[in-house]
Amino acid sequence: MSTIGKALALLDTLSRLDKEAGLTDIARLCALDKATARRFLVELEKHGFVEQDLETRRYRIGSAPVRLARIREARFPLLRIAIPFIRTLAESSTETVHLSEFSAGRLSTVHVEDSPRAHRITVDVGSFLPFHATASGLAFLAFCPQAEIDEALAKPLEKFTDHTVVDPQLVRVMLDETAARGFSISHNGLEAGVVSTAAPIRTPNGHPIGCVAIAAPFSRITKAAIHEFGAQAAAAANAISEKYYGSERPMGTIPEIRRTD
Amino acid sequence: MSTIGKALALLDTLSRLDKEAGLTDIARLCALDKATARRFLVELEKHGFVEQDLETRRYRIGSAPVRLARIREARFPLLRIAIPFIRTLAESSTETVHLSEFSAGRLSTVHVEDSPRAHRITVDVGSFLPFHATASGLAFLAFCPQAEIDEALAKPLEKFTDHTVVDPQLVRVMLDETAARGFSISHNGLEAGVVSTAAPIRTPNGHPIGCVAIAAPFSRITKAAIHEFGAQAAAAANAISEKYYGSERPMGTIPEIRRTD
DNA sequence: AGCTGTGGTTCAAATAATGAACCATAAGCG
DNA sequence: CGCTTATGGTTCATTATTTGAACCACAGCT
Repeated sequence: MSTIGKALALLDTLSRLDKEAGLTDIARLCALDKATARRFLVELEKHGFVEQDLETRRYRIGSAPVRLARIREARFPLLRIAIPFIRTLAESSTETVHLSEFSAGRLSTVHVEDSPRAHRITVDVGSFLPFHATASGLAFLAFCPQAEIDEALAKPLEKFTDHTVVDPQLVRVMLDETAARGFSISHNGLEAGVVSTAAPIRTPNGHPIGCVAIAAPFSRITKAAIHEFGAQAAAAANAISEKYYGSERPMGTIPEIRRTD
Repeated sequence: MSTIGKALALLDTLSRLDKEAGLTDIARLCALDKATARRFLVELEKHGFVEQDLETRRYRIGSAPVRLARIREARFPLLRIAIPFIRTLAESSTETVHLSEFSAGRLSTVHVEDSPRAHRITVDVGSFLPFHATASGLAFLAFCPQAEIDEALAKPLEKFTDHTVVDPQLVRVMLDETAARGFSISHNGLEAGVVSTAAPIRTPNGHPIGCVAIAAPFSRITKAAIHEFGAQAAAAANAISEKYYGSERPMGTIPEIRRTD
């Protein structure tokens, strides 16, 4: 693997830790030599991607990504556009609504509007959403070209709960249903007791870039309500797609796109 | 230079471009071979730090920094803490107030609250603030250890306007004044017709991490008003420092700190 | 004292980065 | 139409960088 790749993987590892980490831990987690890890950290620090607490000598994510993120957002303001829709959806559904974005081969949570109810689902910003085990993942994949679906399902699928579907063939059935409906539904895929529905935000040529999802406790949700939420998520996702990419060809087609209707 | 450093420098260059850039331009701007630039871009793209527009083949900042920035902010929420203060200051002063953060050896703008007035100063988020030519830069440097001041003033100082002070000795005088007052004042340092005042946000041991600055058109500002704004900026910066780092030792001292009184 | 854990450094050996020359394609033009 | 000049992208022998076992220095503990 390239040096750059390893350094960025270190950054990724560091970002997924709950707390600041010491040199030895970082080296071990990244399967790097201590000397190598240190050189990477020093180099990343020079550019502001990590910073070292001078007292504890531990490392954390620096402020350079903040600057880059701001520039990215200024030029490509998905969040600014999406948040009002997410918020509206959270208010009307009174359930937790979250927005995810595809990045570096994975779907990660970029914004969450919590349900106002005491009994609610919580989703962490920054958390990853496995393709086969979350409504967001299914919604994303269902609208991807076949090649990407094959690639995602070629790897072994992790079983997060008793109900996680790990058979690629069954996942494909769910993808077909999702493509047909326009939104996905996931029962207890990642965590027990949670039901979610999601719909993809897509480029003008139909390729997904992220998802809008609604998550609710299984105990209080009827089948009809799930479908209603799904339809609302799809409407919001489409509205975001349209606003994000301008009004040029709201929804085009790419050859491989999956459609049933 | 290390490969990682070169790749991150490429990312930095890309971030400072106004628009998306092609391979040849990027290679030229970074003084890299086309093949090398391409390998870097591919590697950065794998990790989501850049993305390529599939139609124009041009590259832009990707969404990975957005994820990292969110995590950084979640754990280290300077902005969340600072924004209310900045906003209050913008309202009370009716001038443009901005917040900068030190990162990768430079001071960059991370938040701006615009003046409600029609005639106002505009500051771009993401823009860099030279140490010798802006109120923020002076305020930051004035509270740095002597070694860092020497380092910053060792390089040639760029002349942005007719009034930019580029003589290191004169800059040192301004730093002494700033340290004595607790806030800096800059007249026409970066742009003509602008007067700014700034104060540093500091760690508990006194080291600056960023600045709060107020910028106003020279034409409508009296000397008394500038000093009043400066005092307000200093109060806001101290309040942010205190809230950001908890209430432990609101303002300590480091041996090398500059004091005139 | 000695032990064990940190963070951090060194330098010969191993490996990955480099870039001149290359291809393919597209646009501009006499 | 063919020629020129751009572009993005690729190859592979040469070269420079990365690598990691062994090494300090220090701190806390028994």
